[in-house]
Order: sequence, then structure tokens, then C-alpha cells
Amino acid sequence: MDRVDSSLVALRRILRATELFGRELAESAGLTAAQFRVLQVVAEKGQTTAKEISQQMRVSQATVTALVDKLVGHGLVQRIKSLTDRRQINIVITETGRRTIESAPDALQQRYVREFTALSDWEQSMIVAVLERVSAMLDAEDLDVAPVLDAGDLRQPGEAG
Amino acid sequence: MDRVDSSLVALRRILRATELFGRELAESAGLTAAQFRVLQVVAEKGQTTAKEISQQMRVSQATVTALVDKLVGHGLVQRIKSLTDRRQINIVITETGRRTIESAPDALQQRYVREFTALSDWEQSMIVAVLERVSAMLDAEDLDVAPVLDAGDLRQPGEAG
DNA sequence: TCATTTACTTCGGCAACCTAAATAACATTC
DNA sequence: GAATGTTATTTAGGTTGCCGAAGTAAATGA
Repeated sequence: MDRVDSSLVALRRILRATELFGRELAESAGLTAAQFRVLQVVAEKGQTTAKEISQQMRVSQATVTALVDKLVGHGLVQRIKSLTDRRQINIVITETGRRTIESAPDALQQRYVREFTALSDWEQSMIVAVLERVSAMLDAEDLDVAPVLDAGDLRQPGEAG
Repeated sequence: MDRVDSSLVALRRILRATELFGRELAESAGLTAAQFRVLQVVAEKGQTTAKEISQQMRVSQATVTALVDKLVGHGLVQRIKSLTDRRQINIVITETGRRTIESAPDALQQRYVREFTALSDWEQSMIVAVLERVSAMLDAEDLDVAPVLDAGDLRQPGEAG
């Protein structure tokens, strides 16, 4: 097998690992993957809006509404009307929500971080360089991607509305 | 931003790029991502069964049945009863199906392959080494992954087979 | 032969999407 | 300051993807 193939296979494995893990992670929190992703976004921003979530996740606002409904039902987030712009509804994470996120055994990322930090300096540099190179080769868009490794983002991107 | 974060961000970008691309690819063929994935699996094997597809994609047979129904509706695959085991139904790609796959502008992989092959020898080696390393760090299972880079597989990956 | 297993489909149901349309509120403009 | 447009969100209705359970048909085997 030549190197192109080897690299493609490795990429596929990476994708597969993150995807499979994403589901488990969500399920360990009693949520679906999509719901967990929303919760993560809210947790990351602390406070956000349906619009922001829909842009970040690249799904329609309608979808976000439905997902947030579920999270509200679970008591993980709250909807609070914005005072500055009464069209807006801020979505804030609750204490329960934060605990849910924190207690989720983010095993994949933890393992990755653990192993990564155990590597030597030059190995770390090499990995960063290569991943960024590959990312550029795939022409990944220049989005503001938070440093959270989570298959979540890749399941229901959609060009959203 | 430290190197762990940089690598995670790059990984996310890679995941996002492949996922977003997967949808476009499928849509360019007038199919959904899941349907396209099935078509790819069938194309790859030339002839297969519902069971095999469900294992490869890690979805239930019921799901495969539904997806294959769609593809049959589009005239992209055919169901042909096995002669050796009459419980089995072989799913074979049609000429139309093959053309659909072939004409799908597999832009992501094409670009990747083009850029990859343009790299110097040592760069290629480095990329392969790093991707395999990362893949191992994420503990991607040891599956026989075909050398096809396609976001498809990451949505309902399978342990292949 | 009769029970079991295997391969597949059908059915009912849920989650995640989407678009279009409805609300409500901010923004403009004449 | 009323009409018009834009923005933020939800509601309604529909499709797809997915599952488990149950059903059918065929192979297997005791």
C-alpha cells in the first residue's frame, strides 16, 4: 500500500474513532450526540443564543430550538430573555448542565491529551505541523474552531439556515 | 495557544472538512450522505449483502433495507436473489450506479491526493507517520479500513468486514 | 421432523434535520 | 410615527436515518 493510501486509511481511522466516541460520550450523559453538542457549545460560551449555536453547528435555528427544548427539559440549560434586545433569548447553562459536561468521561480527548503531552518536544511539534498541513490540504474552512476534539461537530453539519 | 490545543483544532478542522464535504459529495449525486455511503460500499465490493453493509456501516439491517430501497428506487443498485443461499439477496451496483459514483466529483480526496503526491518524499513519510500515530493515540480500532477518504464512513462507521 | 439460527423485510417510533410561515421586536425611512 | 424591512426565534409539517421487535423464508442440525 502506498503512502497516499496509508495516510487516507489513517485519516479514516481518526474520523471513525472520533465519531464512535462522540456517541458514547453523549450517551454517557444520558443525551443524544446532537444534544450533547449543543450543551458543549453553550458551556463553552457560558451564554449564547439560538442563532449562534445554529451557526456554530451549522444546522438550522429550528433544529437548535428542538435540541434546546430537550436540554431545557433535562434542566441542563435555561432560556432567559435578553434585556438589551428583546427578540433575543439567551441560552445559559445551569449548574446541573455544567456538572453534566464536567462529569462526562471525555475519554477520547483525555487520552489524546495525555498521550500527546507525554511525547517529546519534537514529536509534538511534528504532529502539530502535520495536522495543520493536512487540515490545509483538505481546505478546512477558516472557522473559529474551539480546541475541543469532539466528533459532535461532524455529525449533522448541514449548511444550515 | 499551546500545542495540544493547536493539534486539537487542526483535528477538528480535518473532521469538519471531511464531514462537510461528505454531504456535498452525496448531494451532488442527488443522494443523501447515508445513501451515498451505501452506494460506495456496494461499489467497492461490486456485490454484497444487506448484512455485510450493515456490519460495515454499523447500522442495523433494517436501516440498510431502507437505504437500499432508496437506491433501488434511483436505479443505482439491484437486488438479486442468491442462488447458493436463497435467504440471501445480493445487492449489486448497476451501470447507472457506477457512473454516479464515478462522476461524483470526489473533490476532497482528489485535492488531497494531488497535494499529497506533490509533496517531497520525506514530507509524505512524515505525514503518514504522524497520522498513524494520532490514529493510534485515539485508539482507532484495528480495522481493515479501505483506502477511501470519505466523510461518509464517519457518520455511521463500522467495524468493516 | 422440529427447533434453531440466519438473512432479510416490515412496522412502529424517535431523533435530527429541513423549509415555510408565524411572532415579535429592532431599525429605517419618508 | 406609521409603513417597511430586517433579525431572532418558534411552530408546523415533512423527510431521512436509525432502532428494536416481530414476521417470513430458508438453511442447519440434533
